[in-house]
Amino acid sequence: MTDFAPAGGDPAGRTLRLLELLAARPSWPAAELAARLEVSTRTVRRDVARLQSLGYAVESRPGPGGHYALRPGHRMPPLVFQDDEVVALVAALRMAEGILAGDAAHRALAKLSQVLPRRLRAVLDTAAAGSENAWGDRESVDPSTLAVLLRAAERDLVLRFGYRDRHGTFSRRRVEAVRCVYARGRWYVLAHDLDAGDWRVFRLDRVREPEAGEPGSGDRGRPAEDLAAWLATDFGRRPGG
Amino acid sequence: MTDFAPAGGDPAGRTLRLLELLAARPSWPAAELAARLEVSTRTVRRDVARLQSLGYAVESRPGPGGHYALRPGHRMPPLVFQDDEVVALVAALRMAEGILAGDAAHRALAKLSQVLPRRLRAVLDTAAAGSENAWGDRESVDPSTLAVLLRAAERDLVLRFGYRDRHGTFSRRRVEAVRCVYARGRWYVLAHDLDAGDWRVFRLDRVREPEAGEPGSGDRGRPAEDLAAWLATDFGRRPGG
DNA sequence: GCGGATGCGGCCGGATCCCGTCCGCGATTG
DNA sequence: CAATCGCGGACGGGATCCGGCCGCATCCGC
Repeated sequence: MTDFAPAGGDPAGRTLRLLELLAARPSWPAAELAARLEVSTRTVRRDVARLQSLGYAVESRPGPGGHYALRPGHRMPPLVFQDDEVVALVAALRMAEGILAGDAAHRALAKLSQVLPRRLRAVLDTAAAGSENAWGDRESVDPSTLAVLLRAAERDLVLRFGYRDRHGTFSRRRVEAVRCVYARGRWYVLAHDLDAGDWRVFRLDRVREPEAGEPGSGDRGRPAEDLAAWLATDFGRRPGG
Repeated sequence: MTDFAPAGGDPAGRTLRLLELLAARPSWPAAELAARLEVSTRTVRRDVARLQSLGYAVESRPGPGGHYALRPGHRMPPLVFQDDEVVALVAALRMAEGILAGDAAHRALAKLSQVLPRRLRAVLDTAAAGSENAWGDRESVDPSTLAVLLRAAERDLVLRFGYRDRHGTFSRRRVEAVRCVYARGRWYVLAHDLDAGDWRVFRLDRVREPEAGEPGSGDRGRPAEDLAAWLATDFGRRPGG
């Protein structure tokens, strides 16, 4: 006996089937979905809510002719990349995988390949199979950490985190982030240390549990007039205050 | 907005994530899947059975080295990007842009951003706006060069190219490419030099006008038994013959 | 060929949740 | 304005889920 009813009364399987249905047709009235899935419309509503909470953009329209539909962005049209764009993406992934913790980049590329036309998918697979990262023993950065810092940098948010400096000393920091910078094979965050009252550069692989807070003053100038030039030349001279 | 682990304890979401994991990597041992999904291996088995009963070709192998694998070529439900995946893509691009010539990676990301749902596009744009590459003065590699070498490496093709070694001497090479490797912030190609009759490592930024030709003998062994370990330790000791 | 690693699936029990029903609300259409 | 359709709260009985445990099958290395 197959432990699981033929996907009939099983919420997980049914939700997956609902997703497939939504992807297969532009729109569905609730009653029809309910009939297909052999549940009540109330349950369809619940399943739709579940999909939405998982990140799927399921839209609905009330009134006569009402329906559910998967927003077009999710039935991704086949992405027409140029060959060099695909190769660049694979190369970028390979360069990143020594530093980014976890396999988020891999998963992203796998999903991307799902929506590529066959020829481009072949290009992607070939490129991935012919390459390797041999720089993998570096301190790695968690993408979710990176996400918090990138967001804080873009919005000039006040940021709190724990930091272990090059001597192994642990401290808690309050800073206003300005920019996340990749340089010399590492990620750094350039920030104004609110406690030290001065500019600091922190290595991202030493940042622990960052939390973005309220917007900072934002208007405290920059460590140099020409930020780009400063980054290219002086960057990293004072790693981690 | 730290929506990284979508609905952890929910069977429907978990099954979907399982499908994504299976699609993202050739194979997984059950224990690893269980750890990722934060459930017991028993539950992983149940979820796999569910996917199979829904028609997804999940294969398994018992015994040492056992694993689960998704047979390719199967239609997949639309997969939605997670925040950390989008961030990883942006980060990878930033890391790559100091080395990849041209703007292929940027164009790819721009195209991608156009088909992303609004929220994810915001994540992508924020991440892109908050980051920078300050390692841009490196010798760069043309993605189309990379494409040729990656293809040659994957298929064991004979490769011809011009090469300018570290002394500035220019020569023409005939090699059988084995692997393109990113290490220490640079791209290299590991190859068997047909003229020198020995293994060589070439820096990709010194390769000019590569041309892939007929398949090579393919069967000439490897520079070391354990290629991965060799790459991680000895790699690059003989840069560019 | 033997032992260990790994996957398979049955079984159980308790905690969880799921689902159908009922209902009033809001949005849209004509 | 009235009908249609989606929305979501409340509720209670019952199905499901999950972890743990078992013995079994399969595959690999020794």
